[in-house]
Amino acid sequence: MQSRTPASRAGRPRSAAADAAILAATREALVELGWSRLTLGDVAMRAGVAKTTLYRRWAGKNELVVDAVAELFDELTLPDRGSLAADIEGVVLQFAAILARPEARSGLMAVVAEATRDDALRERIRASIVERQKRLVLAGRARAQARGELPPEPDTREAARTVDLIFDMVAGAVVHRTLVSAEPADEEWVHGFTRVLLSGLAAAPYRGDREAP
Amino acid sequence: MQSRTPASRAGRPRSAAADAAILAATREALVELGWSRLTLGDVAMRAGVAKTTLYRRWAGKNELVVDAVAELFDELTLPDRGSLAADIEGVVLQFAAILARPEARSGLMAVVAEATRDDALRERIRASIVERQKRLVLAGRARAQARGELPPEPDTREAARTVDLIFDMVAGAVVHRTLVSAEPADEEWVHGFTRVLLSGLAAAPYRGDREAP
Amino acid sequence: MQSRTPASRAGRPRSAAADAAILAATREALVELGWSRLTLGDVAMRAGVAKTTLYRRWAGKNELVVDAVAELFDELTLPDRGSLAADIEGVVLQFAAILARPEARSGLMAVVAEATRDDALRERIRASIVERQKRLVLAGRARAQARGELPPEPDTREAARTVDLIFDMVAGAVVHRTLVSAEPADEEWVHGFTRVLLSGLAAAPYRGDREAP
Amino acid sequence: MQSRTPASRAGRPRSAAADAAILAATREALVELGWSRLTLGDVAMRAGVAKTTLYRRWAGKNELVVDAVAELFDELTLPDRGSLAADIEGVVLQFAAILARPEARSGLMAVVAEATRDDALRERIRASIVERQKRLVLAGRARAQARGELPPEPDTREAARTVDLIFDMVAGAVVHRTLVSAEPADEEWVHGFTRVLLSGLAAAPYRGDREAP
DNA sequence: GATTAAACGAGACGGTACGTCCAGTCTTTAT
DNA sequence: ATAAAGACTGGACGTACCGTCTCGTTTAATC
Repeated sequence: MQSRTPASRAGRPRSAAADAAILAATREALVELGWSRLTLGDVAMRAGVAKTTLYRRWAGKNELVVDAVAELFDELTLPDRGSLAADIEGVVLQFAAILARPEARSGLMAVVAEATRDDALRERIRASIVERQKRLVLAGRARAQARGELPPEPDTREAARTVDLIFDMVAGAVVHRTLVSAEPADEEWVHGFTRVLLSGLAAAPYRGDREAP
Repeated sequence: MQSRTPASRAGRPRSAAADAAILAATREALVELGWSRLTLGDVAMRAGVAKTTLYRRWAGKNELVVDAVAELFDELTLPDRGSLAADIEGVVLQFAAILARPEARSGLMAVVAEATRDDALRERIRASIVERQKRLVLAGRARAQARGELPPEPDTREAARTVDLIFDMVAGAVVHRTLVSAEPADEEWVHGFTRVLLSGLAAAPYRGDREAP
Repeated sequence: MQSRTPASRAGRPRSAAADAAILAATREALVELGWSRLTLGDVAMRAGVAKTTLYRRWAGKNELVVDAVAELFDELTLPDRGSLAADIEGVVLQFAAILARPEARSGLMAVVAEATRDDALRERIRASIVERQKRLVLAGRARAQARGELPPEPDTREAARTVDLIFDMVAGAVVHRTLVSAEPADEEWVHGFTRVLLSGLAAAPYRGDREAP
Repeated sequence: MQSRTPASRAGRPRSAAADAAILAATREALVELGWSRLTLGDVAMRAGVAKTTLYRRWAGKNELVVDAVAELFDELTLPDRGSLAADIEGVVLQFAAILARPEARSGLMAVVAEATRDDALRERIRASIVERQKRLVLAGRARAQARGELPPEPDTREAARTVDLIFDMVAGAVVHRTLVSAEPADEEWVHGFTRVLLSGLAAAPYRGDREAP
């Protein structure tokens, strides 16, 4: 019943090791060359694989790099530092640390740029990076609720929008700080930023355009 | 005294019209083709200029696109809508409108991506886009002070950091919302975001790591 | 036994048809455009082949044209006209006819000019044109010996030098007549030239600097 | 008075020194770079002259190089070595010496190659090189007649054809020997060649197609 | 154990753009 | 009017990758 994976078709099966080797080679090439000088021929060579093998599994450079970068963000965890504010600071610092790595900097922005003209790519980024990491926001809220720092989920619709806003604000600010302004997102900055964010959310919970009297 | 422009040197002077034509052609090509399919040969043809002329004035695709995109942000103005919050909402909406245009989306993210591996390019972006547009934050603060909404500049050092933080938060959130999350930065969202931002700044003015008692 | 053709190496084999198409296209382009306006891009297009394919097989314009022109001279044959003098006249007329064709005129002189600065190219010309066509002189001598017109090879060393001298005199005179003086090497001229050459060789066989008493 | 050079027209007169400097620079560039890498911009720079000046006086690379090379052959003189055969050997050796110089090798063959597709250029070569140097053949014949080695001019028409034949045979053989066969035209070779040539002319004076009985 | 069919490595292929170079022209100021 | 300087259009250069293709060669599941 489990539908896909058609039992295993005849012929030689795809090498499982190749996928991992290719993604690792991609990140290595991103570190050394950056997005624009990275070539699929070079990645194939680093991975000890023929170019054909690579094209059999990914449609092109964009898709490959999304997958290679997405894996990086799976390292993120929500540390338990005792309070909502401290937990968030912890995650933001981890996020900043990943963005400080060249394979993430170079790759992430490049695929986002490509995605401005490619809906399928944008959806892939959203699914495998953005939506996937919203788990951290949800986990943070759940833990804060367990601690009694937040009330237990008032309105699902507003709550979802708040998660989105938090994610855009956190990811956006850190990315802009590190990549555009090119200043370090160090502890001092993260602390200040987190205070403003949480204070703002506490004082003015997101409510769309329905104005309070 | 001013002595610059060395009297007019020998030889045929550079065509002033060519620069404008090239930048306009670059934006046109960004709209139609996006960053990655944009070629300098194509831009030259659109501008009615030889490829050589283009290379004589810009070092490459990156530098050209930075200049072409930077001009877009000069359109931004600080509207007078009566209050700090309303003024900011107005600017953010304008900013979102620019980011909705394909020549900005495609070009801006791509050069930011390239800048992760090219210090000179990053500096060029900072100088001609980021620092240049901080004028809007400064103007907003000045007008709010004139209205009495804000006190008259407490501490220059902290004030500068606050400007940076505001810029990173505003630009970052809008960019992330529109380009990564791929949701519209419409009036509702801008209103909610601005409330959170201003409430946060009011409740917890940025002070770096020196903790309040 | 002789084991050459290394078993057939891995990868897609080179298209055999491409070589012939490229050489034919080169001659066609020589006819229409001449050496200096011939471009490799144009040749590739005429041959229905990518420029890359062309560069993969020839180092550049010079090498390509040498090969394209060399094939022309393989058309030469030694006709049997009954006597040494008549046989030679026949070959010289054929040679003049080839030099009257634009693909030969344009190409041959140009590569000779280039070869003045390129030893490898000169060697290539020598091997694939000059030495290759000395077969005609050798065949002519052999036939004349069979007829009893010439004695059977007196001294190998002098004989080789005589072949060289004959080749330089024949090829040089015809080329100079047709290309530099720009007069036709017609039957009358060829007849007169051949008489002088053969009379001279008969009267004063080449002996280097060892003077007869 | 003497018609051309209109007394001196208005404006700055052309620099007479420039022409000589340009031709010398052309030969210098031919030595260093050869024909194909020689550029007019480079020649202009070497001559300390603007590119415009160069184009004002020559139509292009071909015409310039013909003039630059033609001057080289004016160095040839007919030495008085006591006999026709010795005189001719002397001239041929001088000719071979000039062809051994890179500026002549490279330039001469290249313009001949170009001339195969350019009638005006061919005429220029004929006038300023070929016809101009036939003076040597004429002078040689005159001196031989004065010495009594040759009878005093039997038939003007045949005589002219003989001069042409001699020129084609001498120039052709030396050029082919040095540039195509790439062997030195040294004293030994020149001696052997001259003997064959003169013996042939003596035994079978050129008579076109009217056969002897 | 033999068959079979897909995956694999190698590398040639048609294309496209690159960034450079040069030809030849044009536009400026200086002589 | 000619000269020097240098920007201009136009076009070929030779290189580098792209993504596809065609080979001969594994390699596992199946028969």
